Amino acid sequence: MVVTLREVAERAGVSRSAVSRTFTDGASVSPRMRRKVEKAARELGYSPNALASSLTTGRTKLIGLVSNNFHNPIFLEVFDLFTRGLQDRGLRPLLVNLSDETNPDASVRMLRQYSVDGVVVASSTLPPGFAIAFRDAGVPVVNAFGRYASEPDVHTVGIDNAGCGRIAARTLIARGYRRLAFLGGPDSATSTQDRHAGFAAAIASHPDIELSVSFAEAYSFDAGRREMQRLLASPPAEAYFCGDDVLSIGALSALRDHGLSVPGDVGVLGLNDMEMSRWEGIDLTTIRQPIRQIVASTIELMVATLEEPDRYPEARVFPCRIVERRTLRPPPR
Amino acid sequence: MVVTLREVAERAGVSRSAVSRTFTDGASVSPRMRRKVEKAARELGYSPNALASSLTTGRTKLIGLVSNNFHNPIFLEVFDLFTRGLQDRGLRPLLVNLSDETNPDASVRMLRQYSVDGVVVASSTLPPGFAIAFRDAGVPVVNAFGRYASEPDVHTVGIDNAGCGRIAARTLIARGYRRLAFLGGPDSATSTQDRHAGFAAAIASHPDIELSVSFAEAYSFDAGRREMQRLLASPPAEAYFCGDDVLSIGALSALRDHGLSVPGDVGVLGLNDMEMSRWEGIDLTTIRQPIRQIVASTIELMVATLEEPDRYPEARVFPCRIVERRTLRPPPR
DNA sequence: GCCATTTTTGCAACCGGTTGCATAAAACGG
DNA sequence: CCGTTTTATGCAACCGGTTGCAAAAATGGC
Repeated sequence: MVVTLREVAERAGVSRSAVSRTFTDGASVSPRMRRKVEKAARELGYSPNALASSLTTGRTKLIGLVSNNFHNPIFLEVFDLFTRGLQDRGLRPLLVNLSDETNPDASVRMLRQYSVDGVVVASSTLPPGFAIAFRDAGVPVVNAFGRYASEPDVHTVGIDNAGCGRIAARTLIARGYRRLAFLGGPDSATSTQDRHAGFAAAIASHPDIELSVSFAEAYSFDAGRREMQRLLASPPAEAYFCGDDVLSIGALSALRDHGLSVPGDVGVLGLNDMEMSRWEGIDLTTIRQPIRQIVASTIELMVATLEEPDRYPEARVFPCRIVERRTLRPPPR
Repeated sequence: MVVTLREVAERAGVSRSAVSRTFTDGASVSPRMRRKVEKAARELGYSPNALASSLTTGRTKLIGLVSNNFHNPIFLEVFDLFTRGLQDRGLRPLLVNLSDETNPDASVRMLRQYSVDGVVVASSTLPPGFAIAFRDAGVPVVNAFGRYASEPDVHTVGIDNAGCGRIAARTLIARGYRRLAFLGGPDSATSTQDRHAGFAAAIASHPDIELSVSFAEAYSFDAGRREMQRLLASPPAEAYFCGDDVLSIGALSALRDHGLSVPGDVGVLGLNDMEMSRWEGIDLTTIRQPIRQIVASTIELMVATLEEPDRYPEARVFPCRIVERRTLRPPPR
């Protein structure tokens, strides 16, 4: 069925090594030999078996792309960017859905069975134990959308979540809001923790500002909506900083159902700037996370790490900025 | 670095075959031997190399998951369902993004290099040539969200697109709309063609109903919005059947920007029922595509085809139904 | 045209497993 | 307890490639 190197060698009347060499670049092959082999290969429709060659070379060009974030629309864009970026470099993403996985060992074992060259952890909600487990297993790892640290355990690319929290606080305060609230994602997610910490810290220096805090169960529309519904049993805050756009949109839905107008009665500020946030009827004011750059940088760091596995873990941070739409009132003049 | 079968064999003091056998089920191993080997394996942290074994067994348990649909949010759910479903059966999805690929041969070659056991084509917009090219290369293929045919070229799982078109036409007519429009996705997509054909056919029997037709460049918000903006240079139709939800939402955005109220001035009917369609502020009336069942059935068919590659190509069709929300006026009583 | 150097080629071993076959060990029957 | 049947194990070849090494061929210098 499938044509192998040996058959090409026979048809071309050369050794198997010669065939192998014409298909590995950098190997020493004369032009005449190359022509002969390529002709035979073309006639037989041969293409080398990447997995077989990985046995000797030790590289599969397979990259585990692991995530647990399959309900946040921003991740569709993330997957798009990752798959294209990896493909462009001849790498192949093996997609791993860890949505209901709690045991890092099982995942490590699985990815090792497939001899992935490296692992990209694309999630801010996966416990850090996963990335560390991959590292400990000797697999190059880059954590995209992970927690910033000056001395990270593994390579990390993302935003300064605490910084975003501070930006959010400053923005809301500048708009004249006084009773603020943080509506985070799952409080186990490092991104939530840091956004909260930054937000709270910036508020702490303003004694006149009130802060209330709550957490949704997930970064999802339903979780945001449910949590806001719960909060609306008591009088709402003046403005909410939500840990994520999709959460914000869920919260907006609950607010409006409750007869509150946005931004008239309540302000909402999101984080991410996913595609839907600019949809008419949503128009969410949000903090933009530069995912294109984050993904590009993650891939670049992955490639560098494949070449130099013992590279010292590095954290790359990208700046975020406010995207003004229609869920916060304008600054008073 | 990585521990191999040979080292386990040495430590357990047995042959390599013995170790191999304890890890392949169905092989003949005595309980005593099994204990010895498992102990050694545990101590060394051994786990078998799936790729190496694929060389002799001929199965990699790798499934190519190919799509070009990374801007339609419904596909995030599709990927979630596929990855989980495949993982549950011990299969691994190799994600392939064919967004800007036009040459099936290149894709076939790539997937053959990785010796995937099968390919799931998850797209209604990928030219049929891709699925056929995989089949011709001897790779089991199932096309999810593909075109229904009584004698399909490859296994196909999806909905009856023409039937959906008819449902749409009947619904709009029953609501008293007279000047109807079809706003499809790319007219090269079979799904668009069939939805259009069904819609047009059902209208043909009503001489009093007008139909106008146009196509967006992609199944995306921007494409839908742009196309509707273009259409609004002339007076709009009374109701639009859009080939997809995300397209509908783009169209809604343009309609509202243009000062038209929905469903007061214009009705809009979508197709898919993606998560955002029920978001407050959108509330799209749409035809629900049962993607959960489609994905489950696709995986089941894939597994069956792996076992019996020469199985006669089969088409599975799932019924769709209207989900009533707020973008069509109610039926007159 | 001859010798030294460089480039090209083939041989054979190897990567990490699996498996058919032959033999050794265990189980069974009487 | 021995002969027969069944089960367990090891040997060696193989899956589809790669690569170090040595021999062969080509190139260059004089």
